[in-house]
Amino acid sequence: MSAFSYSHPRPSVTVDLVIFTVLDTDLKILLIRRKVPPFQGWWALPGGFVKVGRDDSDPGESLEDAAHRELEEETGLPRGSAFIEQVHTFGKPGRDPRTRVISVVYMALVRPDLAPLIRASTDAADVQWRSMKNPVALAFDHMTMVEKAVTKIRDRLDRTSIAFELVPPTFTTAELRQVHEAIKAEAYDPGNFRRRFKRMLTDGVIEKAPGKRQTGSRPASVYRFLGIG
Amino acid sequence: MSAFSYSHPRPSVTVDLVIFTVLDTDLKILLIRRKVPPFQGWWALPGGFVKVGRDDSDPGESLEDAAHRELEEETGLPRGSAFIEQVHTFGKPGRDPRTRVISVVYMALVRPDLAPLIRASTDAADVQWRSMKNPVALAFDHMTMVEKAVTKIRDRLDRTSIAFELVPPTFTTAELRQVHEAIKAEAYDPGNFRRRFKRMLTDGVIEKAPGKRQTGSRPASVYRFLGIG
DNA sequence: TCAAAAGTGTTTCTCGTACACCCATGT
DNA sequence: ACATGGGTGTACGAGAAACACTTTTGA
Repeated sequence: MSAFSYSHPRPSVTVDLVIFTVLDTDLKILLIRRKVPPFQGWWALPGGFVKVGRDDSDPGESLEDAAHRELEEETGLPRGSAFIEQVHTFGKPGRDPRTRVISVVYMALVRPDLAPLIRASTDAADVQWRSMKNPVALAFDHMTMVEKAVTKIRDRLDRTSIAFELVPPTFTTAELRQVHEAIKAEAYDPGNFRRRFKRMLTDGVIEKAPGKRQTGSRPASVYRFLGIG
Repeated sequence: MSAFSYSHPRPSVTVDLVIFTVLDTDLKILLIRRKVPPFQGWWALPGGFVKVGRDDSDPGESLEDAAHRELEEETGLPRGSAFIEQVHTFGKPGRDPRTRVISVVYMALVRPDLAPLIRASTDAADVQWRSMKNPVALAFDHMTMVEKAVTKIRDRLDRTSIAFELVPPTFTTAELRQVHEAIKAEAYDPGNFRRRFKRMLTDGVIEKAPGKRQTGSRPASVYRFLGIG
């Protein structure tokens, strides 16, 4: 193993975000339009440099902190309003034409009731919720990043409770099912999905919330996520 | 998003390896003893700096290449003799007391028939296959890295074909079962495991290889991995 | 002949899937 | 009244788990 040296050339390190939400029964990703070269005018993932710090009085930020900060800066959403998880790190030479850049990709899940609050709605030309169904070309290797993130969120869907990060605080079975359908891009049998759902009820993962919700015809019961017992 | 700048302070970036093998029905990790401070004399994961490059004629290496290079340097095994996959990236300030270091962790799977060939056998004081059963304190945040890697390999076990990366080119059902048992740290019913195994046979994932193998009593049939149809 | 591991059979239970059907409400 | 989505019932099949059993070898 090589000896430690301060003289090694060092790469730039960024954090890039794949910010998901489910709107109109559709999985969407937040993209921003680049204002500067390279890839000027292209759509890209939000992201930025990790604050590294210069000395002990300025230690810099962790990767997770950088991800949270970027999310806040890009969306205006307060901290803690989104679930964040690391996806993968990309570091191939040449992926940024300017210099060697290593990018740590995080995915963030934004609840649909918060999604309309972001700046996307005020400045739609430069920030946009984009459906996965009709993809655009993305700057750098950002399309690869998106694919990795989509694979990851699909994996997590049936193994963890992330679906609850993509519904409002109270929700109906149909709303939760639509989240699953949007992420997996396939239809679920409503009856069978309800059965899986009921198991969570008896397991104490969710509980019935007061009231009903109107979705077009017969009003549906609403539920609340409690957490994994 | 902040404008691009060459003057940002940049972190050091390393690749660290969690190298797994299964020996004596036991999941083992390759550790090296540090010869220099900090953590001098402690056990640590093998790893080193990513070659970043200085200009166009010296583009540097990708993270995967760095992982392969490190594996080769630390074990002496030829390239391509191990399965490698990225696990997670660690970047909290202070995780290395000297300067800001961001470490990309890869796991590597070494077949048990190759494991004895590594330098561990020649210089056992400084390189060692260490069982997960009686853990040692590790330098830096390497224990957290190991835990992440173990979680990942367990996840992958029933979802992918990684088990075949930890058996010789031809193997018996018992050998494959022992790999599963070592990784999951639990016993499997031999009869039931055989049934799962047989399904792979009819699915064309594996095929019968000529000959039998002696493991103490009745000789067992040997099989060969073909790949996922 | 006995221990030990290879390999088979059987039974039970759970869960996913398919699909028919009833229920409550807006139009 | 009827369309629409909420919600229930049922029947089948695949596969996990538990476990008794037979077979083939070395010692």
